[in-house]
Amino acid sequence: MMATVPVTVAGLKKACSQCNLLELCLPFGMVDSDIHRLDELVGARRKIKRQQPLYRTGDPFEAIYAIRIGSFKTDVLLEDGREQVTGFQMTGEILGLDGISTELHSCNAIALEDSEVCVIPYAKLEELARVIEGLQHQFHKVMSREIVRDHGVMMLLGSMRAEERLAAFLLNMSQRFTARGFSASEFHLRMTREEIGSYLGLKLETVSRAFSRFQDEGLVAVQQKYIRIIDNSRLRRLIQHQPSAR
Amino acid sequence: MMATVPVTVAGLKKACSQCNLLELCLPFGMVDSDIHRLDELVGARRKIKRQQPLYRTGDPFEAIYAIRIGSFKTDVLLEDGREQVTGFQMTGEILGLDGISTELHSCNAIALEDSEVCVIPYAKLEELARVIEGLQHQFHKVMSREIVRDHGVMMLLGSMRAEERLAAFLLNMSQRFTARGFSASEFHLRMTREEIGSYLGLKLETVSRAFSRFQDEGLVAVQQKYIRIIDNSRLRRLIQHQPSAR
DNA sequence: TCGCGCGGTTGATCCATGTCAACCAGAGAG
DNA sequence: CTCTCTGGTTGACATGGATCAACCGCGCGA
Repeated sequence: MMATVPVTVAGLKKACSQCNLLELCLPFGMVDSDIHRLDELVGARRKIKRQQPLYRTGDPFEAIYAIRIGSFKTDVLLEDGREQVTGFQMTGEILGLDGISTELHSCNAIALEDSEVCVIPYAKLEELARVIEGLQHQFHKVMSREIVRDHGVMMLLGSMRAEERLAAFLLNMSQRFTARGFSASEFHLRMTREEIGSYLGLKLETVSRAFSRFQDEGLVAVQQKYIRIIDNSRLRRLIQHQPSAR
Repeated sequence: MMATVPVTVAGLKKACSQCNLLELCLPFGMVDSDIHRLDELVGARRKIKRQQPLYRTGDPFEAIYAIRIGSFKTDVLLEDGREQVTGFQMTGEILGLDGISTELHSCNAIALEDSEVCVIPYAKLEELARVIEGLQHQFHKVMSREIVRDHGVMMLLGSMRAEERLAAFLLNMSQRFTARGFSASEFHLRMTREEIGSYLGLKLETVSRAFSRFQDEGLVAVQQKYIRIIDNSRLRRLIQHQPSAR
């Protein structure tokens, strides 16, 4: 369970300098003395209940958010109701970067479970980034990483088959859980089959069937949202080995 | 033809302040006095022949690039040879942002025609962005816009049908040509059907057939790479009106 | 304890797009 | 001017994933 993350709740005023998510988050790579200066930047916290939006398409942009506790999805809606999930975010990851370009948010950010974020007022961030080189650089890296991640998703959606997409998704989740000190091989997904499907450009039935096939083949053990990865390397091979080659 | 773009070739030392792409490019929104300070930033020009790479996956990252003349595609390759085109870039647009996150480029940037870019050394850009607020802000906007654009592509790839994707692609091209002072309704595409297909997650035959159907229905006139948009609004409706509504 | 509802699974069938193949047209080389 | 090559179009057929439908089971509230 995510609740077992050892979050330091004491010393709420010292935001970043006391936070154990430091090396996953914005202050990564900054020197200690600079990190202390962030404590003034990261003012408020905000709790978001499961299924509630942190922000919505069209909301005025004034801050970005670092996830302290919980997880989110971001999605884009078409007028006719179609939804595209554009990402799932975990602790330490940054939300809201989409808003910088037009000063309006261009997607919805919805909590997948009861969550808490650090509010980082954007004007203040730009100000501080002008004097703290390490912050400037790390912020640019975070944005760039998002762009690179998006390219990976395009690869998924544009060039991979259903099972490859799901395999890539599971490996990605595993890797991110690992980075947060959780098991690489077993974890609870916080999103539904439908949300996974939307993210991967598939229908929920297809996602469900792919899970079942993976289970039949001994690649993973699936029990609803609880996943255990049994054969990591075979999953990995699945992604690159275009089976319908030629 | 793109060659008819009225590029000011005189005064090559004054890079940005003399450039007519200004309002499409990095200096947008900056005050005149600041724009002059960019002229020192944007040092070298680089010419890239058609089909040649500006940079490749794995190349060390040290600069970003603003397109002065011509156009590019960016793509990601999978080990088994599958290619995903992640974007097409036109004059004034910025290339290379993918490299910031790991200091290594994570995609290939290939010229679609003989092109020329302004080389913007990244270290120098960060330095200047710390003193020129307008530059900092505009740079962030450029990155954010790229993220938003990527979300749009995910929507395309994950939730739209072949004809919707092509319609969205054409409208997007039209809009970008317009922003550059070209006709909104007729233009030459610089990329092949295969590249369009890769971008849209379709095979070239499917792209070709969709073009033919659009032509039959009087939406566009197609002659190889030469496109004339006849019924803009019907194209637009095509995107939102999920025909297989349910 | 029971009943309800949501999320998940599975089966049968359909269809949009992929695959394979033939052919065509324009551009560049000799 | 013809040959060749690359990119584009079109047709016939195959198939992966969507659609539609039934059913299952866990968690929750009464």
